[in-house]
Amino acid sequence: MSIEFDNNLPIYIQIMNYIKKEIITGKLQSGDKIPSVRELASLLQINPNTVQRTFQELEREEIVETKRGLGRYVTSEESKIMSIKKEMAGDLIQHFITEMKELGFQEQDILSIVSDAFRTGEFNGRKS
Amino acid sequence: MSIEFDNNLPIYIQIMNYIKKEIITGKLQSGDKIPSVRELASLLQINPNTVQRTFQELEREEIVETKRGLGRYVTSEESKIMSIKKEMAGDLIQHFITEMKELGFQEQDILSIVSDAFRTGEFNGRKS
Amino acid sequence: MSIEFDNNLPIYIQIMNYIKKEIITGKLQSGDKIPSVRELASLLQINPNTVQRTFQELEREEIVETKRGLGRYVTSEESKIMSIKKEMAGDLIQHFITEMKELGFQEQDILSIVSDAFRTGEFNGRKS
Amino acid sequence: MSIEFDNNLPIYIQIMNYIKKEIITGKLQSGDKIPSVRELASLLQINPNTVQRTFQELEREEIVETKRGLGRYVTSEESKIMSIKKEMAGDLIQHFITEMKELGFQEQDILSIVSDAFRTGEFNGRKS
DNA sequence: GTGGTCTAGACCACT
DNA sequence: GTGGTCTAGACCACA
Repeated sequence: MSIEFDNNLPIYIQIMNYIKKEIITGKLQSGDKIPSVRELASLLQINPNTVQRTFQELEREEIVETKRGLGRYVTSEESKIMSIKKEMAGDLIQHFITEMKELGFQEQDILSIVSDAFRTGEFNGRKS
Repeated sequence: MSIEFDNNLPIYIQIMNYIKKEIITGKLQSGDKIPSVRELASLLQINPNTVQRTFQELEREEIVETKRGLGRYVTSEESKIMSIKKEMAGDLIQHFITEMKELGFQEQDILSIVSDAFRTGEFNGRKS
Repeated sequence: MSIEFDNNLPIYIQIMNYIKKEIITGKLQSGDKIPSVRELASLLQINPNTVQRTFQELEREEIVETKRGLGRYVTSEESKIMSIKKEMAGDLIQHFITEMKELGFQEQDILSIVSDAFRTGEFNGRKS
Repeated sequence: MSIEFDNNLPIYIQIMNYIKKEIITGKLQSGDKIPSVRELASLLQINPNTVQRTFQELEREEIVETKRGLGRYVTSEESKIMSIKKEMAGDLIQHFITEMKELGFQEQDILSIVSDAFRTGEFNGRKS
C-alpha cells in the first residue's frame, strides 16, 4: 500500500478516501480488521496523529468501529457500505455536471466528451 | 454580480474561478476592463486585500494584465482564453473519470448515470 | 521611435533612459531641441502627465533645459553629457560585478563568460 | 543573518534574492529546512506576512516546498538549484551586455573596464 | 483613481 | 508549532 499525497488536500482526508475506496471495491470487506494506528503510520511514513485523525473521522461516519482491546473493524452494517458508494459517486457526478454546465457545455457535449475520454484515455493532452 | 461563498475553498480561489468562467462563457471578453480592486471588494463585501490576492494569481496565470495606473484587463491573447476552457474542462473530466473508475464503475455505467442525472436533475437525492 | 515598455519599471524612467541613451550615442546632441510633451505623448501613446514627469526629472538632473516659449533643449554643458555616460556605465558595472561575486563567480570566470557571450550572442540559452 | 534593505526594491523580493543566493552558494542545500515564517520575521524585524509573501513566491518558482505542519524545505530537485544559478547569472549578463552596447561600448572596451574594475575595486568613483 | 506593498493582528487546519 | 487565509488600515508610486 502506498499513496502519493496531493499537497492541496489534507493527508487524513486522502487516507479516508483511500480506505473508503478499498471498502467500496471490496478489497476491505464488512467485518475485516483494519491496520492499527502505529502500523499504518509507519507504513505511510506519516505522523500517528494524522492516522488517528483519519480513524476518528471514519468512526464518526460510522464506517469503521472500534472493538476495545481488539482493534478497529469495517462496519458490520452492509447497508452503510452501500450508501458510501452512492454518496461518493453522487458527489462526484453532481460536482462534475454542475461545473461542466457552468463552462457552457450541454448534455450531448458532455456525453460525447466522456465517451471520447474513455476511447482515447486522454483529456486535452492529459494522460490518464 | 454576487457569489455565494463556500467555506471549504479560499475566497480568492472562488473569485478566480468565477472570473475564469465569466471569460470562458464570453461575459468578459479579451481586452475588457475588469473591476478595480476596491470596486470588487465593496461589491462582494470582502476585504480589498483578498481581491488583490485573486488578481495577483490571475495575473500569474496570464489571464489578466495590469496597465499601470489604468486598471486591469482580460488578456489580449485570445489563445490563452481558449486554453483556459480546455484546461478547466480537462481537469474536471480527468478527475471525474479517474475517481469513478476507482469506485468500480465502467464506461457504460458512467454514461448512463450522467444521462440519467440530466433527465432527473438529481444525483442520489441531491438536487441539482 | 518606439519603446516596448517593461512592466516592472515606471514608464517615465524608461523614457528617461531612452533619451539619455540617445544623447550618449550622439543621436541627440548638445543644444538639440527635444519633442514637446504633447508630441511625445501622442507618439508613444501614453498619458501626457507621464511625459511631463519624464522631462521634470531630466531637468532636475540638468540633462535638459527649458527655454520659455521655445521648448526644451539638450543641455549645452558638454561636460554634463560626458558624466551621464560615466554614471550609467559605472552603475551598470558596479551592479553587475557585485551581483556576480555574490553568486560565487571569480574575476576570471566573469571575463570569460562576458567574452563567450559576445562570441555566441547567447547567455544560457537567452538570445541577445 | 541580516539584510540591509534597499528602499527601491520590495522587501519580499530582496529576501527572495537573499535566499536564492544562499542556495546557489551552497549555504542552504537541497533538502535543508528553511526558517519558519515567524522565526525569520522576528529575525529580520519585519512583519510575518511579508515573509509569507517571500515564501509564497519561492514556492511558486519551485525553489522551496512545504511539508504541511512540518515547515519549508529547499527543493529536493538538484536540477532546479542548478538552473537557478544559470538563470540569475544569465539574466545579469544579458542585461549588462545589452545595456553596455546601447551605451556604445564594444567588446574590448567592456572587457578592459571589467578587468580594471577588479583591479581598482572602483567604478567611476563608486567604491565596491 | 489605480494597483503594490507593508504592518498588525486574528483565526483555522494540519502535523 | 507550522503554514494558509482573511480582515483592517495605511502609505506610496503611477497615470
